[in-house]
Amino acid sequence: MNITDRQQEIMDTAIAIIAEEGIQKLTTKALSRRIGISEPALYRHFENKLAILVAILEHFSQWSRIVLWEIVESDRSPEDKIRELFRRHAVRFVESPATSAVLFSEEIFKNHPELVQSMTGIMSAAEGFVRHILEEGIAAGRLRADVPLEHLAMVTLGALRLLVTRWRLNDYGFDLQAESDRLAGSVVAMVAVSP
Amino acid sequence: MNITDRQQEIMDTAIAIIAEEGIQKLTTKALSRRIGISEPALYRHFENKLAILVAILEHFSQWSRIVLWEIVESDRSPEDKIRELFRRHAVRFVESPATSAVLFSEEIFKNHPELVQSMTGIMSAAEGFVRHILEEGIAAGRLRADVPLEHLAMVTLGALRLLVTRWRLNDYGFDLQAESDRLAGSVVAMVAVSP
Amino acid sequence: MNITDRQQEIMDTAIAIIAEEGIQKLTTKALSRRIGISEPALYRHFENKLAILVAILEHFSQWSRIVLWEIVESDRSPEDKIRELFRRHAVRFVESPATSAVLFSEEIFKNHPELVQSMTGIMSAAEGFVRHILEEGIAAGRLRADVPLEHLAMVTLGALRLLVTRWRLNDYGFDLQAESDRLAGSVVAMVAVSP
Amino acid sequence: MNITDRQQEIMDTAIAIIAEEGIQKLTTKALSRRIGISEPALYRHFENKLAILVAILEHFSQWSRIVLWEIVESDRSPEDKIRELFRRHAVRFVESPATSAVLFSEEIFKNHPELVQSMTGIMSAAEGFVRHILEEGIAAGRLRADVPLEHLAMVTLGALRLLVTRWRLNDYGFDLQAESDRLAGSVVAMVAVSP
DNA sequence: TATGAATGAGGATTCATTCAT
DNA sequence: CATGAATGAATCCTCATTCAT
Repeated sequence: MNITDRQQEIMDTAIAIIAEEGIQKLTTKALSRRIGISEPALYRHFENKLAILVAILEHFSQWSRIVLWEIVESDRSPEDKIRELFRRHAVRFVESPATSAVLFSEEIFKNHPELVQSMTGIMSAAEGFVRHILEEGIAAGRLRADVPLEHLAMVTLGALRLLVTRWRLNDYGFDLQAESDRLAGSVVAMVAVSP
Repeated sequence: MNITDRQQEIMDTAIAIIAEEGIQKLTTKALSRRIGISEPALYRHFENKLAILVAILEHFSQWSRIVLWEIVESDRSPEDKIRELFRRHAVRFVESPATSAVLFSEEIFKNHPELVQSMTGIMSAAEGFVRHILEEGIAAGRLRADVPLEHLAMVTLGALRLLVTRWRLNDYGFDLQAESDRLAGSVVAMVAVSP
Repeated sequence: MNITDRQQEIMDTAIAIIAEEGIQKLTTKALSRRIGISEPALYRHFENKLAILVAILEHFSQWSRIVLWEIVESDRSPEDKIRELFRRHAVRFVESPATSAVLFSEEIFKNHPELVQSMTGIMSAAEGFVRHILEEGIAAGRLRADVPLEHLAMVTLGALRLLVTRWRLNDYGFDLQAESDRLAGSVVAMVAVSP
Repeated sequence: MNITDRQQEIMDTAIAIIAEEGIQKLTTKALSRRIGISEPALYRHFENKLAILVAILEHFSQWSRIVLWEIVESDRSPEDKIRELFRRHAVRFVESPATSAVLFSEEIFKNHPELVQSMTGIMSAAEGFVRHILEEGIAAGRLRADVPLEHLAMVTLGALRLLVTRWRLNDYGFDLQAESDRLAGSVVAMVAVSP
């Protein structure tokens, strides 16, 4: 499953289109025109338009797993791990804003089972890692135990998602990095045991 | 801006299609066929396909304002108001699952400024009401003041959104009502001052 | 299943194209252009390109059944019925040469089960009627009994088909009517008991 | 016109595809994939896709000429020669069912004059040989003279063609060999002078 | 108030073929 | 002898919308 240069270019361009104009504008014509090749040429590199999206999701999925794993495995405190979770995602989204468009727009994929599956996979992986961090924190007595673990996770991820969604609807118009750091602080405060 | 019966029927059917098959399947053909009228007939009642969506959003916007206003104005405690916020939304979404599809899929409207505006209006209205409730709670010394108001709001709304999103991706497959109540409890715990 | 004027026009034009240029040239573009309408217009009248072909086959199927029934029911001698079978088909093919292109080119439909079914239906109906005629003739002692009924039918239909096929490959370049009459005479001679 | 191994492989594979999926599925892509080479590679061995079909027809043409010549030259009785004609063809078609698909689907080639010519050549060669056999039989007083020679030929070949066509539409689902033998018997009976 | 007929623009995809390597 | 990359032309089909009736 190695990705050729052309494939990467196609994926990047697709991501760019999604970021700038939304998924609805991601047509084979727009895609090929922007790359500077013919439409049929796309089919030399991907079987389908769907396959392009799947590859993109797969790509992010890998990134996600790696990053989350690094965070989990680091010897930070649980609180720091949560802050790092926010930070790394913010960095990524700022670098490639489209990623957020793809990742947080599940609805769009509804018609395509393959995509839904990919999406769900990514989401539950993230959830799993976050739970892991939180569990650790609870065990260490640093995070609150009066609230079900799953709710801690939902609050954490929900806040992150909402922030990113607003940033996107805002046309990437504010400093996600900074806002993310601030929000992370608050989330940690709310998730931690009271001092 | 009175809505005729036919208009209501069109909106309801549109909502149904969105709920069952996703926004991408909301075509004039599908819509008219399901109602049992011809495609051009739709244009007797709405100027545009867009106008239908705007009307739907407007419709929800009104509901939203009314409900939130009732909650804010009630003489419940701030904590109860938050719980009520979750409850009323859950009730609504269970009654009309499509609403959630429309409300939480902002990405889809990206191409249509009118829709984005409608959406943003609804979102900031909700945010405003929630802030109001939280402010009140902070003033009363019942909600925590160590975290910026806006972050309290983001955590609250973010959690609610994430729950509903999962419910939707899950094909409405779990008891949103019950889960929502449980989550509300946890959110309240995290948002309130420690006992 | 009443056929509108437009539908008939589409069918006729499709038949014409098939006759003149072969089935491979029957594209939605060619069809619409020749009628003088847009491609999408076709889809107002038929769900599919396939549906057009099915309608054509169905149309012929009806004609076939009626004609064959008339022949079978008439009070001609079995020999005359066979001659009439040849004659009526020749008349029809001369009137609408395309019919023969459609009817005797089964291979073309191979990919589409619906069409194969239609075709097979027509073929076996014809076979049935012919057998009926032959049976009658055998019972009356006028047709030979030393050869299995099915073989009499195959020889009869096979000869007719081959004649028409040649006429078609010959670009309709000889007098099918006359040749058909002559061939019918010979077939009758071979199928009848020797004098 | 020597055929290389690769060319033979390409022809065989083309024949296989035609047999299994019909001529319409014979695409350069399908062909190359099935052989395990790239599409352009085909063009090293044949100038055209058309050239492949021409070669196939040519190939069969040679076989046809040889076989028919052998039959004509043998010292069988005319009746036996007809039976042998059926038998040899049946053997060949059973060995390579695609041959029948190619041979009896003239319609498909309509657009390509080269192919039509090949086809017509084959057909008239066959017709010629058959006439030769029949003539011989008539001269010997064993075959009927009350019917024009050409009609004897048409009945003979028409019956054979129809049998094979049915076998093909039937997805090669019955024992062509046996049926062919039976049919040959009947045809001989009808073509011979009455005892 | 409704519709039957039509359409321009665009959708994803397939095809046989070419060319530089 | 082979291929990876590319393509122009074409394929069937869908969409939101319009217009005369």
